[in-house]
Amino acid sequence: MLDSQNNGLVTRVAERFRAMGDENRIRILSLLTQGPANVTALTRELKVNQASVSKHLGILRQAGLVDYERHGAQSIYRITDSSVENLCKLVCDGVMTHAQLQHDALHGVSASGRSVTSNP
Amino acid sequence: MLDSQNNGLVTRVAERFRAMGDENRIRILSLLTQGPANVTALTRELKVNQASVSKHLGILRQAGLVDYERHGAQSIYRITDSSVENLCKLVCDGVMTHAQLQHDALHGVSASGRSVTSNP
DNA sequence: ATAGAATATCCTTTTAATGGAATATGCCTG
DNA sequence: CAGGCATATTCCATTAAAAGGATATTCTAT
Repeated sequence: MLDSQNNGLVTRVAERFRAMGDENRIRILSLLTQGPANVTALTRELKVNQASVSKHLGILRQAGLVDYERHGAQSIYRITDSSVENLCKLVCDGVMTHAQLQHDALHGVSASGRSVTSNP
Repeated sequence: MLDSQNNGLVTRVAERFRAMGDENRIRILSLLTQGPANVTALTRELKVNQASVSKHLGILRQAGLVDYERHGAQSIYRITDSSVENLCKLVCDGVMTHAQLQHDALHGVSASGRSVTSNP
């Protein structure tokens, strides 16, 4: 899929993942799944100031994850397309099953064929 | 989905995305989609040394993206589950359509209802 | 027991990301 | 046009991440 040729694509993919690899940006994306919002509204929900939110939005925008539209003095941001939401969902699911597996492992639930993962 | 309560989950999700937000790790995951491999085999394919590969594998492992199994002196790594591959695919698709949209925008293809994205 | 291969870890340097404060820009209203 | 609000940008300090080299550890084979 990502052969050694394909360098630009790898860069873009990594950039996109990196953009989603920050708690505040995950929260922003999560808020935007409920509908478009402007910067002050987003700032109100997060524990960082307006400048940070604006910067995070810039990163998300450059990664192609969000879009914005100017309405007078405001910038209304929204998620670009539904694949981003799928992405969030997929990772959430993965994280939860991973957490479940770790929990099981710690409490000795028989792992039926799973291999060693840690604590050697 | 990710309400303000849900703090641990946000952390884990961000960690997982961050783990995928590095070119070398994307390449490692891509190689592993072709089947399990040991550290030296992976090192041979990448442009970084063995220590780095080992460290990257550690990060992927901690994020629950890969698994390993000891075979004598070797560690055979593999992708934990198929959702990770889906994730890769989803992002690749997203990146490509994003690239296509940018290309279209630059060349004036009518965007039929799309809003402003950059170059204000 | 020794030599050598495979892997993980420690240490150091360099580079990138983050957050806050202050500042600039653009837009609306009076 | 002046004042005020919403947003973006710059600067700075702090912190986190990455890479390479050297070294330790674990296994295999002689």
